[in-house]
Amino acid sequence: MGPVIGMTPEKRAETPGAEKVAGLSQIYKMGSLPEAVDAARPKATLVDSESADDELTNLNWLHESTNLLTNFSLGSEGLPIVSPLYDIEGDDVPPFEPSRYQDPEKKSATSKPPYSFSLLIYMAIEHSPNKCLPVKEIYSWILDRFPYFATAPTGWKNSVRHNLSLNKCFQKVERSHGKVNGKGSLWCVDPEYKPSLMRALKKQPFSSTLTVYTPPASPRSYKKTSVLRVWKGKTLLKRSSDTSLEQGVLEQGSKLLMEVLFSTGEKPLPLKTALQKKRSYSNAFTHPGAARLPEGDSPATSTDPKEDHNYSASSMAAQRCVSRSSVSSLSSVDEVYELIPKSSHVGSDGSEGFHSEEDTDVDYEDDPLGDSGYAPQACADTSRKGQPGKKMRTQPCQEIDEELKEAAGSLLHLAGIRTCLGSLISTVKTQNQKQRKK
DNA sequence: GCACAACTAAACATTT
DNA sequence: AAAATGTTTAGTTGTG
Repeated sequence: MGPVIGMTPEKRAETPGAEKVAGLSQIYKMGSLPEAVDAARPKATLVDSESADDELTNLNWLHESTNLLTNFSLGSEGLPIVSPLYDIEGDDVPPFEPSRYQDPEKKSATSKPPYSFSLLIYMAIEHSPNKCLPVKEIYSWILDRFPYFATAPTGWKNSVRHNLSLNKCFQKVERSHGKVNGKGSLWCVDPEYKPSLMRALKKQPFSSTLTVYTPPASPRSYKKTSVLRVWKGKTLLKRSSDTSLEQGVLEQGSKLLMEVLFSTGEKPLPLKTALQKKRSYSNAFTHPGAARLPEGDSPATSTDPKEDHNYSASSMAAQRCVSRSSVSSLSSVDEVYELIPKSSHVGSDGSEGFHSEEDTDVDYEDDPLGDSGYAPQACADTSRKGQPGKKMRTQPCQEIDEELKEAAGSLLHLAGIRTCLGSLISTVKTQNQKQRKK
C-alpha cells in the first residue's frame, strides 16, 4: 500500500495568483507586432469555416477556434469578453489575469481538460512568476484552472508526480537548505523542451475539428479525431460532430494558451543560477534525427517516444545523475526568487549564461516563450559556454517575429470576432426585450 | 496485431 | 509517526 496521495480540495494551497502575465502590450513593445496588430485590428471578419482544412500549421488552430464562435450560442453571453484587443487599447489591465476568467468557465469543471499532464504541468510552471513551482503549487494551479480535478480521483496527483519524474521536459531544482519553504523540490521546464511543449500546447485542443472528451480517452483524441465524445464515467453518452457543448473547456484552453504564449513579454527571469541543462537530454535531443521535430509536427512530446518520457534506463540514470549532481551545486532557487523583483536581467550580465547552441540543434527561434534569449539564459550551463550566446545573438529573430505576428494576428482576429459577437448578442437581447415588452 | 503515447495504480524510498 | 514528495514498475487504453 502506497502512501496516501490524496489531498482534499479544501486543502488546496493558495494559487500563484500574484503573478502577472504579460499581455500583448508588452509584446507590442518588442517591435515585431505592430504590423500584425494593424493588419488584424480593422478586420474582424469571421473566418470562412469552410476553408479550414485539416492541415494545421502555426497558429491556425486559433482561427479554427474562432470558427467555433460562428456557432456561438446566446447561452454563452454571460461570459465576459476578455479580449486581447481590449488590453492593447487599455493597457493598464493585465489581459489574462487568472481570476478574471476562471470563474465564468467553471462550467468546464466537469470535463477533463484536453491537455496531457505534461502540458498541464508546463502551463502551471510557465504561469509561475519564477517558472519554478513545487509540486503542491502545480497541484493548486491545475485544480484552480481545471476544477475537474477537484472531484477527480486523487490519482491524478500521482500522475502529476509521475510526469514530473519521468518526463524529461521537467527539471527538479533543489530548494535552499537554509530556507525551508516546504517539502520537496521546485520543478522547472527544461528550456530545451519549451519549443516542443509550445507546439504541443498550440495544437493540443484545437488542432482538428473541435473534439471533446472526458475520462477514458486520451488527449490524442483531440488531435486525431473530429468527433465529439461525451463520456460519463466509462460510458460514451454522445458521439457526434456537435461541438458547442464544451465550449467552456475550449475557451478556457484558448485563454490558458494565450497566457502561456504571451508570457513571452515577461521580464526575463534570472534562472541561470537555478537551472542546469541535463547534458544527457541535450545530447539525445540534439543528436541528428533523434528528437528534432519535423516542422509543423507537434507532439508535446515529440513523435519520438523517448523524447517525452524517457524510458531508457541508461539515459534516465544519466539524467538523474546530472540533475542531482549539478543542480545541488547551484544557488538555490530561493535566492533566485529574491532576485526576481529586481529582474529586468535582460542581458544584464552580458552574454554570460547564454546557451551556446554550437552543439545543438534546438530551435529556440521557434519558441515564443524562449525567445529574447531568456530561456537559453535561464538554462545556462557553465559547461557549455563555448561562445556564449553567439548563435542566439547573431541569428535573426525572423522566425520569432513571424510566429509572434501570426499569434498576434490570430488573437486579434479572435478578439475582433468576440467583440462582434458581443455586440450581436446585445443587439439580439435588446430586440428580444423589445418584443417581450410588446 | 503491433508500436506508441498517455494515463493510472501501486509499491517503495526519502524528506520534512 | 504521518504526510508529502519522488522514483520506478507494470498494466490499461486509445490511436495510427
